[in-house]
Amino acid sequence: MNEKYEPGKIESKWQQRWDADGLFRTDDAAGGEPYYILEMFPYPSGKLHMGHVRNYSIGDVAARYQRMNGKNVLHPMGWDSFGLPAENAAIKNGIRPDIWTRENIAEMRVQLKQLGIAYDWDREVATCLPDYYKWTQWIFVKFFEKGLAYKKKNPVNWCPSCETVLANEQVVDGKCERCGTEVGKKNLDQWYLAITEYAQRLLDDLDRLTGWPNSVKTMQANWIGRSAGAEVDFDIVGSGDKLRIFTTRPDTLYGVTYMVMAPEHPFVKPLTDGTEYEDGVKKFLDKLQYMNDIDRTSLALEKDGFFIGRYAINPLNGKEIPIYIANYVLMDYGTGAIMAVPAHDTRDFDFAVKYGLDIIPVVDPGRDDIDLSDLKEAFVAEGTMINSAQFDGLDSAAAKIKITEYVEAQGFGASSVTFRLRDWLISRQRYWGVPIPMLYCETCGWVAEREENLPVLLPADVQFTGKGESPLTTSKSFAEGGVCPICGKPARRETDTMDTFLDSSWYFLRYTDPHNNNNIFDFEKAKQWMPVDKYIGGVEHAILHLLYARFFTKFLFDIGVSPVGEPFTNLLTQGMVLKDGKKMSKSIGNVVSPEEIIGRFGADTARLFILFASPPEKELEWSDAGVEGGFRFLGRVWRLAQGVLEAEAAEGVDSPVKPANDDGELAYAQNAAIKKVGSDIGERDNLNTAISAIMEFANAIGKAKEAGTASQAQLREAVEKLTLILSPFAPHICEEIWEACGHTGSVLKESWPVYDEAALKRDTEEIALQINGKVKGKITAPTGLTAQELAEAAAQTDEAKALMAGQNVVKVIGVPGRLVNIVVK
RNA sequence: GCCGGAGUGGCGGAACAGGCAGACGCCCCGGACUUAAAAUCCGGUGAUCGCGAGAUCGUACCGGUUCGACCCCGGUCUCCGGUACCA
Repeated sequence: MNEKYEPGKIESKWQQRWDADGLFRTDDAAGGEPYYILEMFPYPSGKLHMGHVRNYSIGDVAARYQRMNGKNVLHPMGWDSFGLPAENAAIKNGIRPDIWTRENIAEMRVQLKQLGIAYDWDREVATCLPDYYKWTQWIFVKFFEKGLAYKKKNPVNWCPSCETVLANEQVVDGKCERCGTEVGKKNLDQWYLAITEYAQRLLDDLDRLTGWPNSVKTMQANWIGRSAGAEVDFDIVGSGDKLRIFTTRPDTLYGVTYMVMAPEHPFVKPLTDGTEYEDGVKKFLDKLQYMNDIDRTSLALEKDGFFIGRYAINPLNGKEIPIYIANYVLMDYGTGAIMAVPAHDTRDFDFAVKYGLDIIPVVDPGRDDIDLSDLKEAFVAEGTMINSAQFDGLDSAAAKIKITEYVEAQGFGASSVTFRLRDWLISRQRYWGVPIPMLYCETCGWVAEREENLPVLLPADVQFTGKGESPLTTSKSFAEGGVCPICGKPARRETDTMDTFLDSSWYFLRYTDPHNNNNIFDFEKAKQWMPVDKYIGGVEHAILHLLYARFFTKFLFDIGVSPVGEPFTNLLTQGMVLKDGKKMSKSIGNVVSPEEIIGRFGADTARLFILFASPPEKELEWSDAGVEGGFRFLGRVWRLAQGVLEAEAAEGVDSPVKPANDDGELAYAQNAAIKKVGSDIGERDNLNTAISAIMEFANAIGKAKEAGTASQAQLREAVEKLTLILSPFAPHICEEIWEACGHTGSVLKESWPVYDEAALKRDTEEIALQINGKVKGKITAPTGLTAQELAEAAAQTDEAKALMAGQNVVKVIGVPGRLVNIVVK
């Protein structure tokens, strides 16, 4: 063992040895219970950032721990390598997206190896490679065959100056990020996946995910947003059409005083064309096009509406009511039209007040503080029905059912369930993505490419002008080179590519059989590993990525391809890495580069600090001083091991098993540490407290060595146990110490140490003495007393007697192992 | 706006099921070693008052439940994530 701890030397040595020995390779046929641990694969942006280091360090601790516990661990890595930044680099610097991406991957792979993460690199996948995206296309074709992929018109952000489609991210305050021009909308024909067909199952199966944080499940449930209610038809006066609305409050049908259609509703134009309202409608639409849905649905939004000169008939009471268009009604939700009940809906109330519309209460709150003839705000809770003809006097909850039944019986409508979740728009007018494997034939319409012709390769002969709809249109050979699979005539290829979220919605399945050229993956292999036992990634993915991955898995299950219906058994959502309270970002200039930290302190220190500074699911505040603390600790471990081994070399291990003055503290510390570190990693995901337990153990070894309260044999054992439980966190230094201890194999092949419960037993313990819940003193009591015995024993002590003197004692409460509370009056 | 989360010493955090608030580490202060410095080792370190023993206060803020609340309940504030074309 070297005198000095020099991470630079030992880390590369062990990384090379691990690589040469194939230590991290997973053998499907190996023994042991399969354990699949996965971190969300990165977008290859160029270099690793601290968020990556955190993510993969968390996963590596769990992977190494499970392996030491005898599991057959699958721990793969790959690249989510399609996306916008590669294309921007192409437009800006003229670099080909594939080359830019490949170089980034190469660099980041080296960095991951420098971190010492135990990945099976033989299973590496990259979503931008044809042997991967072939199967992404295959899945799309399956969706199309099942009728779950369809085309529909939808507006995109369009910059009139750059003449290109913009992502929401590229629109800043309604202006183009590049040129500052006001962004408009352009209606394009786009592909959708019918995720709403799976809405109910995606919602119901959340209950099965007991290993997921409740916060994520709640967010998903709210995102899916199931609402039960009714659809009701209102006749439009002077038109043959009926206006169909969706409401969650059919009980308030008698309180409807106006109707609102989304301005984009298809009825609006025919109802107003050629009337005096036509101009106003147009102006209203123009005003709206710069507003996004977030602002439009904001409760704080100034309600804005326009009367379109038409009336509808309330089917229940025959009343004629005005029809408006307004900014707060969306075409995407429900039927794109609502009945407005200002007395019982907050948004309708605001609107009615602004435009002087009637407010008719139909639910009586039965409260003195609410004056129904002069409402100050909408009353949205339950109550008793009034002004509702034969339904008066009913409870509003009961009326909801009764009125829906009545509406159904009369043929005005039906009960209905609506989801907030919308179908998934997957078309992107981009180059660097998976080509959508569809062809348009003049005779046959939209048809899917034949399976044997997949993958539909991304063409190389495109121009990156940054203009126009999709760059693929600039490749004539691609756009016009298709043949209709049905009739054989020339067909036009779809030139849009897929949302990159599709790529990442099934990669966890491909890892189980990554080199399969004949199938998406082998069913039996997937069955062996799936579902993923622990999935770790940023909490920012709590909704979209995780919902899409669940959706794909369910679809693949339904078509008999996936062995499971849910992909991830346990989910760990990690917090962000901050510097000075803010997210690390180039624009703020507060980025700390992992490269630099590894160069100065080594990977072990980087890993140790990032895991110690905060529990995984919380935000982490970066601290340079804290990193040095981590480095110091590893140096201390190094010297401790060195000191013990040197003393042993000098004196031999012939010292008694236990010296006469052994106080049992070292054995206690050793067993306590093994127990705590195991449960912190295996059960609680609290890696920060696992590390503090290791530090306490190291401190105890140092103390025992200094005080001479442990034998040479005890110290040697303690150092070895310390090395084993530290190894998932700081593997390189532990391999080096393990080798110095005379072992020839890797620590990773050792078994996780077991602890001895007997060594954790003590005869007496310190108990806090409280008066009315305030700590007033301490007593020593034998361990193992019941609450009753403890209270009685405590009351006999001098300390307690002194505290109780002159007091009126009401009762004495004992809490075993903790405290005794004397309640006085 | 809506949905979800967080708020504890100078700092990161701990307290696992309602039971001793501040483990572990950082910073800082003092000491040892050194010609000196670095490194290392030892000790101290929530606030206020007190020479001291000790006392009082203290987990964002206001209120409640309880023998006992960082933890449970009601309300408020601030910050963070998501908000469907960043991934």
